[in-house]
Amino acid sequence: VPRPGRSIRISGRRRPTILDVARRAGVSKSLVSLVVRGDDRVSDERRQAVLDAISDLNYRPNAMARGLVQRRTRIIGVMISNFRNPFFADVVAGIQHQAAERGYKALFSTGDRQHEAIFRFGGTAPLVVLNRQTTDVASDSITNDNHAGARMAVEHCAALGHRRIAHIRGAPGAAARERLEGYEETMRRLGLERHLLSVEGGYNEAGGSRGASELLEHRPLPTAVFAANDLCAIGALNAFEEAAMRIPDDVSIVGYDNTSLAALRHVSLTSIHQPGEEMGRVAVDLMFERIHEGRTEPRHDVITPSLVVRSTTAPPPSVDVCEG
Amino acid sequence: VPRPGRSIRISGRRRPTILDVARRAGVSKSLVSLVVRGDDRVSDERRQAVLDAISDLNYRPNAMARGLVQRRTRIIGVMISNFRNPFFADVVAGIQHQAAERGYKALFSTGDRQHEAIFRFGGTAPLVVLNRQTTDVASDSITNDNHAGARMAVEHCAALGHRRIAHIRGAPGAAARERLEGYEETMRRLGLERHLLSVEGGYNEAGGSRGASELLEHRPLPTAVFAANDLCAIGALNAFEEAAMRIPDDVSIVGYDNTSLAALRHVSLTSIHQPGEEMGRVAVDLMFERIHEGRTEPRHDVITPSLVVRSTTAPPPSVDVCEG
DNA sequence: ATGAAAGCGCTAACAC
DNA sequence: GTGTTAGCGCTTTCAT
Repeated sequence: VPRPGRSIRISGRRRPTILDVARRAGVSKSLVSLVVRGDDRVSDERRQAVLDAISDLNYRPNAMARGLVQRRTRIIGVMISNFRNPFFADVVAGIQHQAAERGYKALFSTGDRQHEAIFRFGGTAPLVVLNRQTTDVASDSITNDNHAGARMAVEHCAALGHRRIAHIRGAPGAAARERLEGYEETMRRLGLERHLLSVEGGYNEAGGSRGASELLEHRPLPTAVFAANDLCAIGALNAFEEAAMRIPDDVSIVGYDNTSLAALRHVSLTSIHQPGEEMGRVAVDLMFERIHEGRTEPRHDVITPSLVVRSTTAPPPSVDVCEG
Repeated sequence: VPRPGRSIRISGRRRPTILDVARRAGVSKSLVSLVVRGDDRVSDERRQAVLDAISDLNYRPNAMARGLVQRRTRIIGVMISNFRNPFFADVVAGIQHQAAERGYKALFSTGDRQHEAIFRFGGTAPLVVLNRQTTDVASDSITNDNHAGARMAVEHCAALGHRRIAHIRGAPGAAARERLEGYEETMRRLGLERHLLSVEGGYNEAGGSRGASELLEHRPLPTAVFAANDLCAIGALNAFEEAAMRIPDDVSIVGYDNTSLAALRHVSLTSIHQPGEEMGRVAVDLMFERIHEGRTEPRHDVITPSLVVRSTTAPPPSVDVCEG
């Protein structure tokens, strides 16, 4: 860790303080403070003098000093586990928008092993956890209903006439478990328990590819595949195409998350939409309930996903429709 | 804007300060400060007492108070124009990694109309601008060499035997202009000036689609297309496929940025790699030169991109090779 | 090895 | 309307 000089001066002189402004305008610090904060009980004359001094000196209030005395920064800190996941781009947009709406700023951070630290953080400031299992009583959470999403995927395929609907599982974790459970429950409820077939996969392209390869060795072949997420679905799609199977003529594929990937016309993947923006907005709302409305009991909101039908799902090959 | 209570208390009591710790440990504030900062001139006995008090009270130093007195936060602020662009995910990773390496944290922010504010910011703290034209003498910049990237794209196609190499332009701006210039210069240098053909497009899928549609009306058809970026290339790819043209048999396509999209096997797009991670790392390095090494004269680094060949480029249809 | 005290830049309570 | 003053929580001389 480098040891810098005591203060960082770019232009050679220190940043002007409220006192510099006050002196130049010939008024007191308090008056400058009032003007800066837009208080109207200042004479026009003095206000103008202060404004001039501010622009002359290029004065900008020190956010740390202000935060220190106000004990409030109007900043929401956000820890993003993976900026590469386009789902989080939506969440970021939702948080950013809703925070701005309420006069707050959002600051985003990322880091590998800092996640446990976050949980210990609960109790110090309002904490909302998104799409992670939380039992921490000091935090709120907002998750998507993976059971419901899986159900929608399976029901969509079944409604098209599919019976041999397989599932490529996500990497071990709560989400993968719930999606698997949703898949299995729905298959049973629809009387398709003898067609239950799930294989290992993962939340990435390679995992989907591997899962599809495994499915390709199964006889009879499934006619529809519910993949762990969009990337997994795209990996599966590729593997099927390399095996000379046509999508959706020979096999239908459903993804999960409905990321921007799925919406690409070249991909045009039917997917379960997880409303990232909405989840981000709700997360901010949950914070505000604690900050401004005095809520103290935890809330664990569950958002219902929705089905977006595109071009990777269609009725099964005709021989399969009648088969039973 | 809501008006909260004066301080935010989650657990009902205020956050412990260094004074609370000092009292509980029976020492002075200074000693607590020394322990917290890992200074070794503290007796083991007292150190342990302080450590115990800290963990009993769950004390965490107030970053604002510390920043105020030290005039230094060890935080790098990063403004990202668009989190949806996967290129920036790479930049974020690079910045995050290099900052952490040097004992700093990176905080990311996004916002629509805040960009001008950023430029006025120069002079207050070290400012590095990434992939934007800057003449601001108070800031450093790091850009990728768009001329070189375009040259690589065209040369790659030409080496495969293409002559009718067209270009779909990006949205108006410095990058689009430079890529266009690079395209035109290289075509001329290769003696292909009579095959110069560029059409309007944009940095998104729809723009690429539109550009490709326009190219499809041109006779003779181009056999290779250099697109403004990956998304644009994918839009073009889709439009060509819908016009029953095969990629790369009938037409080759080169993208720009080499985002994760291009690497999807289902897409497998030949692209110009812009090293986002490296650019992020270098950006941090540039800041540190100003912070810790006293550099004051501006630096404007240019990174050379590279060609990544995948499956969307191949020699032109045989009839075209001989044509001249 | 430890403590007292000044002060970072700002806001807000209070006095006038 | 305006100025004075007392901190916010911390680091950092400077004594001891």
